Amino acid sequence: MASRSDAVANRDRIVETARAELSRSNGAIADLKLHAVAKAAGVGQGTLYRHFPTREHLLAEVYRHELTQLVEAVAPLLAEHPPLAALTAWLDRLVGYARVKRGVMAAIEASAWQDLYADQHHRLDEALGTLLERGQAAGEVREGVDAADVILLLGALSRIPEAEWDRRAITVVALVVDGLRPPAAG
Amino acid sequence: MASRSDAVANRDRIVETARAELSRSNGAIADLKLHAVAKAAGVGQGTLYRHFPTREHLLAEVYRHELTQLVEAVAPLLAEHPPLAALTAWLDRLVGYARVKRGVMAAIEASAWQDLYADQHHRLDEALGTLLERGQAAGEVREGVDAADVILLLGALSRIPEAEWDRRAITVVALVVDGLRPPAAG
DNA sequence: ACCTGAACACCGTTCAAGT
DNA sequence: ACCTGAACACCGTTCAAGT
Repeated sequence: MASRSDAVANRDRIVETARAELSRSNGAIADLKLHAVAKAAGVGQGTLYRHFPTREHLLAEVYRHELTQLVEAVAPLLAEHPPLAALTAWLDRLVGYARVKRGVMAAIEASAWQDLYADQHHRLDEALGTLLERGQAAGEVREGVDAADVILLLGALSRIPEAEWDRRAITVVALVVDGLRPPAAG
Repeated sequence: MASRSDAVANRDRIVETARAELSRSNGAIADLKLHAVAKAAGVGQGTLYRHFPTREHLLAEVYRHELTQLVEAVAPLLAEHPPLAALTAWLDRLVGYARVKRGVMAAIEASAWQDLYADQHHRLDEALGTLLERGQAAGEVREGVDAADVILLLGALSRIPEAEWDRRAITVVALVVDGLRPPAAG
């Protein structure tokens, strides 16, 4: 038992250290050195690697709370708004998160095309998928678009330079939302 | 003179080797090893580095022709079509290129936010910018969008998994084009 | 079972020595 | 001037040895 609680503590310490390291560098994903995380967390590299086989696994864990909150925000928004309005509200929330923690976008992107972190990502995919399906059923969203398409486009957010974030994030979201509307029948 | 022509030959050989290497790995940017390129090109690493200070510089050179063709395609399209139709045609062309050489998208993305390769990229930025401005003047494109916004969104193309390219590239382009239309005044 | 940390592999980058 | 290629730095990954 002692060893198991050690393992849990190590894991937590690693995640916490990574979070701290990321916020020091303002969430620049590529700047997270696994060597440095292991050292700062006071564990061997092997331990870090055992808990998180890839940097993405670690990132997914670091941003797990944020992602969960985003996923859980979908249902209430859908209950209160028409689908596309709910999507807009949800994206505003995402942009708000991402302004403070740019890494959230990287976590979303990273998890988007990997089956690894299936739990987290499938839930995001499902939540976004539900939004889109409701929108399609209501005729507010064009056919033939799925959550993966939207995640691909939202990846644009993670490549906006810091200094231009406020200006461009709004534009990107507006373009995506309006792009999702059914094309005019003309 | 002899040494200068050697330098030119070396440079060409490097670019040619990189192009070959990239097409072997189907344009997977990250798989391009500079060490390997130098070796295969028969030059020292220092020579490669002297000609191309970063991997992006090398990529920009490898895809220079393609980018030039894309840039030069804009004016004729604008002469023949209304702005948004011209943009659509241009994007179709881009997608056609990218299907064969996925690296073109990477080159566009890479050059998008760096001043380094100013010549190539500024021209792309300008060409796209002209398209958008014409569209805005004609009331076909919403205000407040610039070429950088569009390039950011088109980055989605470079992250489409090979197997899904045909399906998703069309969707992405359609979403971007329709997103660019002026929002309904309601 | 879990951990440590030296060691390996890889790759971008530099630079002293050559021509 | 330009080139070579050994060497360095960095970092992800592995693994023998420890507890």
